[in-house]
Amino acid sequence: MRAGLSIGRAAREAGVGVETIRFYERQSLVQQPPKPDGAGVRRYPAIAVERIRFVREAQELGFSLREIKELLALRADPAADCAEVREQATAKLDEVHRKISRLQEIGTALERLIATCPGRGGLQACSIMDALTLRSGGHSEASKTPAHLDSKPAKG
Amino acid sequence: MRAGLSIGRAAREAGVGVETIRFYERQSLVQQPPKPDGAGVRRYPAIAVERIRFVREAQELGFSLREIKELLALRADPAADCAEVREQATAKLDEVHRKISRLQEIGTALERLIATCPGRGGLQACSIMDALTLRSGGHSEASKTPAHLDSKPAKG
DNA sequence: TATGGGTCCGTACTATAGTACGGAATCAAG
DNA sequence: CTTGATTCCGTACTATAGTACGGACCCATA
Repeated sequence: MRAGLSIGRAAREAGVGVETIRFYERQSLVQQPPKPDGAGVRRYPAIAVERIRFVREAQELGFSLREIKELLALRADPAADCAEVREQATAKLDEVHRKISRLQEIGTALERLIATCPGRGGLQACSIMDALTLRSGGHSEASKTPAHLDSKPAKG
Repeated sequence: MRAGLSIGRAAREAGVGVETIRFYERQSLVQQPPKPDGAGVRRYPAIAVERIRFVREAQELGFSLREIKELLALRADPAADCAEVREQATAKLDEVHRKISRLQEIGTALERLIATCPGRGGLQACSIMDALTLRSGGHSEASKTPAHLDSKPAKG
């Protein structure tokens, strides 16, 4: 066995599918290793597997592939400063906090709906359907031509 | 002005773009109204705007368009029971809770990383990069051919 | 009636993150 | 050397939720 792993082996080591590695290569997230010395198939060095793991770990932390590419570029830059990475991580943390808040709002709204829903009988009594249909009120009023929106469509 | 709104007007009333309405129509989320009596353009009745709002409200609550289609089908079914809707909402609430948990894990991990990162200097000292590169350890050990994985790839 | 905006409709494209396919070449084992 | 599994490579397709485009047509207004 020559140095390095087959793509299938590398995939198993990194915990991804073969097609995923190829996809990452197409996206320039990981480098495609050469076929050593006239061989027909490529050999993946340990560092390639490491890199794929880096991508996965970063994904676990909520980074998109685009962001991961930036992190990798940073990592390859000898002049890169830790502050830049920290900034990225902090921005991502903010994003995570925002998402949590939004989901908590959604959860609260759903809870309220579920609590008032009778849970049986026709939909005419279903508070959930009501809420979806009637919220942010004024749909029938709105159809009564609010006048300030009527005369001219303003912007194209 | 004939009964109903132009698509542009309907879009504004519903708070979406014209193309979004067309998209919803293609997806059978909302019905395409007829062109009244030989007219060249369609007229959107208030109920169509209501339906688009329904879609938007449900999206706000985290339902996908596919799920919203199911809710709409339910709504159109005279035999539909409130329990079905409640079940959908409850399942969605569970999903929301799971997402929040996951995001909280991610947030905690990011916080730990940020806390230990020096915040300046080269990346060799950056704990964030370290964590991404080295977590779920054993990548170098794994490349040492664990033997139980080596002989036969098991399944095709 | 001319003009400019709105609408119609099909098709194609965006972004995200892969997954699947098919045929040829290659590799490892018997 | 044959067989069966992998690999290679390009292309196409999945799902999600739209957005954009181009030419033709329609409609209201000056």
